[in-house]
Amino acid sequence: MIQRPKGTLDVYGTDGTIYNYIYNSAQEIMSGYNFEFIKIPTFEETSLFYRGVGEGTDIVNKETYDFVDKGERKMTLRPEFTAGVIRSYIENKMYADNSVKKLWYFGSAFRYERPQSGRYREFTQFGVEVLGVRNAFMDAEVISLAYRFLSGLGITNMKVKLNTLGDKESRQNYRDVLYDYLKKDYDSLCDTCKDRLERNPLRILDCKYDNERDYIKNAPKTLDYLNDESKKYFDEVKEALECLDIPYIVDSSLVRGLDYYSDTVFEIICDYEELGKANTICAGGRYDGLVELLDGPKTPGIGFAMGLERIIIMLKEMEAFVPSERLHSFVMNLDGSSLAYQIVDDLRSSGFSCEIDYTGKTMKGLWKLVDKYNPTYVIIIGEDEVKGDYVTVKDNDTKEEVKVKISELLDYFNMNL
RNA sequence: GCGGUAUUGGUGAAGUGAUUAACACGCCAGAUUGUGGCUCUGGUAUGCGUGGGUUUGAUUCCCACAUACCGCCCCA
Repeated sequence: MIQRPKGTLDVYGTDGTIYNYIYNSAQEIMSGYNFEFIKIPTFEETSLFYRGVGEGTDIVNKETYDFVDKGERKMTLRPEFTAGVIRSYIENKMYADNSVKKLWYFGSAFRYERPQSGRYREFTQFGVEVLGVRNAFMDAEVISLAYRFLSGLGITNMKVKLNTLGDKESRQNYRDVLYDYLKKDYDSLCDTCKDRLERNPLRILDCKYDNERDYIKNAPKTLDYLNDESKKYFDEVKEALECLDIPYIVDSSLVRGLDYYSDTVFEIICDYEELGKANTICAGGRYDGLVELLDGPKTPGIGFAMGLERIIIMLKEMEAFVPSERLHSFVMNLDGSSLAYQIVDDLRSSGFSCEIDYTGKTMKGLWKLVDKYNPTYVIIIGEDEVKGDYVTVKDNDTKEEVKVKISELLDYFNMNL
């Protein structure tokens, strides 16, 4: 038997309902915030991700799905969306009118990882990118958008972690200081951190072993090495968040794994047992150098991405209420006449959701289907009805039955909306 | 990529080196008639992830592979 590829998911049943609910909610909130939808290719030239995401990151070093196409082009299944969206922004000259571009996306991303719950090789991301503005209120708005969206879905136990990496100058400055500081204590670092020192010293602050040691706890903090501009900006972002009433905690160990971030970075985590260590459901930040890095004009940007699968796991565990439309009617076809199918077709064409049995169930089986679908109405069509040119409409809540002429059925339902 | 645990029907699962693989839910049929959700009765895995091996005999023991899950790494 052929199984699905490792780390992929069949989403159906309750999961499918929740998936759709999240997607619909995303569409709704994005139009409220006046974002434009963008759909980009599932795969791009490999070099885009090397340059965009960063040569030193694990994502491009060992987690990409690469292939060479028949034209011998090196391609990569997108491991995230930001690089592709920025490529599209530049390629389509969306910067031309000097306006602020607010884009949102939704779709699969791919990473060649060892799967676990909440961690898949193909997973779904919903995210936004805002290009062309560097303003603390925009940073706050992007964070609040993510926060409001998640709480709108019914998620409650969230924490917003916030940090700043500073601008390019502050960042480089800090990195050098930190490197020197850690280098002095190189021998007592854990093995992984020894590797990390050269590649990405910031991550050492995040290490759960070394993290516990005073030497690391006392390491220089990003905040102490910000230049005045970056410091001021961070203060403004915090102020703006307070203004929008978004609770947050500053976490100086928060560093993101992608190279392009600068200044504001944030994560929304959710403590839920089922998520285990994969409890980051949303992450993002500012990337003022990225457009330039990808050969576009100097343009500031900020965005976030969230993982649908993790949200689904949570909503399912929380047994959160996922609204769904109630089935309008179930047509009970007792004599097998084609009339029943015509009526179903008429109802559907008029916008009434409708179901009928095709498997020749017995009376009891049909009523069991009614229980399962729980429609508002049951429409009974039997011998007597066909002869008399009427149907019996049973209100499934009050159990009252009325006879309705077939020609008047649609009017009957329209009047009872 | 490294280390560990697991894999029995549609689902949750019990179980044993050897006659019919427990139980529960679900599903199907019947009691039940053109009116269901309750109850009762019966049916429902020629099969225990896949491929090998040990054995008189393997779902059970051994090996390999696959997948899921947990930890590391990393991340949404």
